[in-house]
Amino acid sequence: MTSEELLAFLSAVGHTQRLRAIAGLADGRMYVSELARQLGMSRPLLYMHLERLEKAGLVVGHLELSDDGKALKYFELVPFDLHLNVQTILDALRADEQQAGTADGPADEEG
Amino acid sequence: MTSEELLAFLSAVGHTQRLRAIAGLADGRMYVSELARQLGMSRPLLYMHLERLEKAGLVVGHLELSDDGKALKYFELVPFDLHLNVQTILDALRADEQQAGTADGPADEEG
DNA sequence: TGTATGTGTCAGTCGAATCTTACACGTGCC
DNA sequence: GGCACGTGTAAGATTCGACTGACACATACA
Repeated sequence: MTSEELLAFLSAVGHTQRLRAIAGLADGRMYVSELARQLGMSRPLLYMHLERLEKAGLVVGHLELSDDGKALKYFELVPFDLHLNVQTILDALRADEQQAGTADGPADEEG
Repeated sequence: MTSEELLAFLSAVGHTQRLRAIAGLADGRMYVSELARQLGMSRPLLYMHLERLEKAGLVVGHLELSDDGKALKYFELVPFDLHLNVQTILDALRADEQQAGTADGPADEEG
């Protein structure tokens, strides 16, 4: 895990609304408008947060057609368990140097 | 751990400069100007980042007098190991409700 | 007295992230 | 057609964080 990936992850989780969005999806998948109502925030705002969470790999979303023909964008949690300590940070920074050295190399990293 | 504490922790770690500051302190304690030179950033900037890390409980700093009489602000890492998963987030949000209910209650929380 | 080292703090700039509001477009139903 | 419900997106205001540069103050030393 590079520091870039680590930072994406941390800054994705490190926000009140996104914390609540994750909690809202803990019970199971939900579509955007539904979740927006439950959390009491505007749909475009939640949309933005969910996009950010998806980029960081915390959730996945996919379009789905309901029985009555509506397009629903369902999001669900991706299981994650990051152990955040000094070693994790040192490893991430070390991974950056590795990547800088093997810019064309294949993807073969532990984790 | 309340969500406020969790967010303080995550947003503290979730920044490039602070990641580097933590890594810089991994070898041992260091005073601000010294670390600023090593990281190649301005002292007021590093100062700000260290204050933020201290507020989140990741580092501690204390003033110390060197042999030649200078006041040096030494910072050192506080060991930490946060397991970041969905349950951690749910627990934090649940802790908020607990706190809201017992605003005058004593401090007695697991963790 | 002047220089070099440190701390602590503040005003102000700047850019990114957040958030609101509004729009276009699609379906099913009365 | 008009209404209710969804998605996707974009313009604009605003808030927030990061960062620079400068200041006051202390010590030691030549």
